[in-house]
Amino acid sequence: MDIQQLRYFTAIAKAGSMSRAAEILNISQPALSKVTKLLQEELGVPLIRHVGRQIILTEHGQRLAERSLTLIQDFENLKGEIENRDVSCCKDIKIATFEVFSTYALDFLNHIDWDQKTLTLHEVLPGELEEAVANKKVDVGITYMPVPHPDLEHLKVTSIEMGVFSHPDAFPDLIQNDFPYVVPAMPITGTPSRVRGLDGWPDDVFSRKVKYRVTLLETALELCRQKKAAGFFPAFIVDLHNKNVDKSRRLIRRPGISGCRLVKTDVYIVKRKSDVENQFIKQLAKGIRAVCSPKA
Amino acid sequence: MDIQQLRYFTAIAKAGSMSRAAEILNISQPALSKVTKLLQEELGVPLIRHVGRQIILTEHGQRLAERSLTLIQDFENLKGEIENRDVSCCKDIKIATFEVFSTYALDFLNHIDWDQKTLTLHEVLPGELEEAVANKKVDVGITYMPVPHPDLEHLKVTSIEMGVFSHPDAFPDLIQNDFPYVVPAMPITGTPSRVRGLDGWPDDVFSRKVKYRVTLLETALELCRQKKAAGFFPAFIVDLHNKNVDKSRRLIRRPGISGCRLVKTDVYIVKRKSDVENQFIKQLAKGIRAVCSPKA
DNA sequence: TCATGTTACGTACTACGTAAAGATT
DNA sequence: AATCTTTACGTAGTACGTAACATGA
Repeated sequence: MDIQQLRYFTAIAKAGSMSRAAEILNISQPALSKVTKLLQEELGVPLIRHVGRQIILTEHGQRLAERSLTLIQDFENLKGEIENRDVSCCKDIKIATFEVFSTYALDFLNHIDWDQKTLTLHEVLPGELEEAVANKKVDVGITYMPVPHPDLEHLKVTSIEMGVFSHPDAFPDLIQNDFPYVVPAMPITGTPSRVRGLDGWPDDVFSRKVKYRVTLLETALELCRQKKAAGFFPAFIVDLHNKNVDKSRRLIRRPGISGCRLVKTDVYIVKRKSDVENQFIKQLAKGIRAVCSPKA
Repeated sequence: MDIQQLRYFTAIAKAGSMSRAAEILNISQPALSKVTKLLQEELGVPLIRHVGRQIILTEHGQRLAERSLTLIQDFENLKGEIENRDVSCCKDIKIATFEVFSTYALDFLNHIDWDQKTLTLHEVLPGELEEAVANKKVDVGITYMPVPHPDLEHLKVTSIEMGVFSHPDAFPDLIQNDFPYVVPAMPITGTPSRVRGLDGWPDDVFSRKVKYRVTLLETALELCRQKKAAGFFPAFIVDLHNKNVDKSRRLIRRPGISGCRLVKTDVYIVKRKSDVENQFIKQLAKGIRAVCSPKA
């Protein structure tokens, strides 16, 4: 038995249903069910009873829920009392990200304890990101295109799957490398039509035709929705995007050629070497993992 | 932060030293050190300070230790209040084991919460063990020589390493299969000198000479100590044995031949199918793993 | 050099996920 | 059929182990 189990159980007691509680707790229903079962086994006492498809608390369950409530309160109070509340922690947290980790992916913020903190978010480009962290303009960065820097370290957080996406009806006759691509508009280092992509496309291995260069991810997606272009995006971004738009505007992955079907890229948190890896960074990492992995 | 971490930290506060606290808590010092570091990171506050090779609590540390104490008390009280205290749980726990899991290996009892319980331990032979569990003469059995039974299930707990052991000076000229073996005295199914061993020796593969048959493990060990015999024992038993006896009487593993050098055998908890796998069984399993694995 | 604490790294357990199968209205 | 829960099983994160290293008496 630990505090977590008590938290879960009181959530069930409050919600009056496992599925609702699981929803509130942001975990899956089976997980919650299992934890509850374990708790009952450990205590050796039934806590909930099933009546039809309702659940009701037994006498023991009611007593546990009641008493847990105050215990959890005490626990949180103690934590709050000791926890560092000085400037360095109550400050305004400043994060620099790729636009990719903004907009659709903002859910990672929900995994962070914002109590006493405020947020500033800067959407920037790869090079700028490292610079901003090094210059202390921001506290941390999130990127999948790391640029090495002597004062910084890149903590690998997870890896994401990249893919070529377009509207299903677009370019039925073309192969992947001949799609008219939309890419991030910026540091162009190649020819006008063959660029080293800022989106992580392996240009050193496969060349592609670039037709559009845009600043905003949303613009790129819109071009794809209009069947004007294809893009090289993280798969989880397109998944999130597809959940937001009308069925007719959803994008699909285009099967690649030349073994380029599935590309995995690492995602990093960028921090100054002089900063310790604190609780906030851990929460941030957890949040990023949760958003990037196709689980929920 | 969870209750466990608070328990660990108060232990440090009470003991005044990490190593002593680790000893009391039955965990390794590095583990405790790490947990403490994590706790400080999470809270963002130093809790202990190193002064020479002493540690002293900071102001925060003192407050946390004090407050934790009552919180832990409350937690335990709540647990105790809900926990099942009726006959079925306050009863006398009856366990049947091989002698192997008795005597030297009794440490597994320390992993069980004996609060409100008493223990009866029966040292029995393989067949008897299953019978005793099935007849409800005992609650569970521990064995590495399972005998299938329709009403019972064998839960695999861990695996142990078996080996041939003798006094280092004994039988320098003989190879393993020609040692005069001491084996458990009982259900003999082979010839007088070639038996199907009750100790798990793979007689179907390798024959051996049996010179002594004894009832008690301790007697077998004594014969080995006197250089009169060799035995096929679980390695962890011999390790524990060697810690208890004088240097001159310690046994060593004899290198085997014919690929029989390292034999692993599974250890099982035997329970009735009709019984649920409760907290007690989990603790028991944990204890057995702790004793059998050469870790501490 | 011993006592004490930390870092590095391996392993095994556990938490939680998805998928699929009961149960109840 | 739709809703709610449990079972089965896979994976990733964490807890704790040992070994090796650092440091003060």
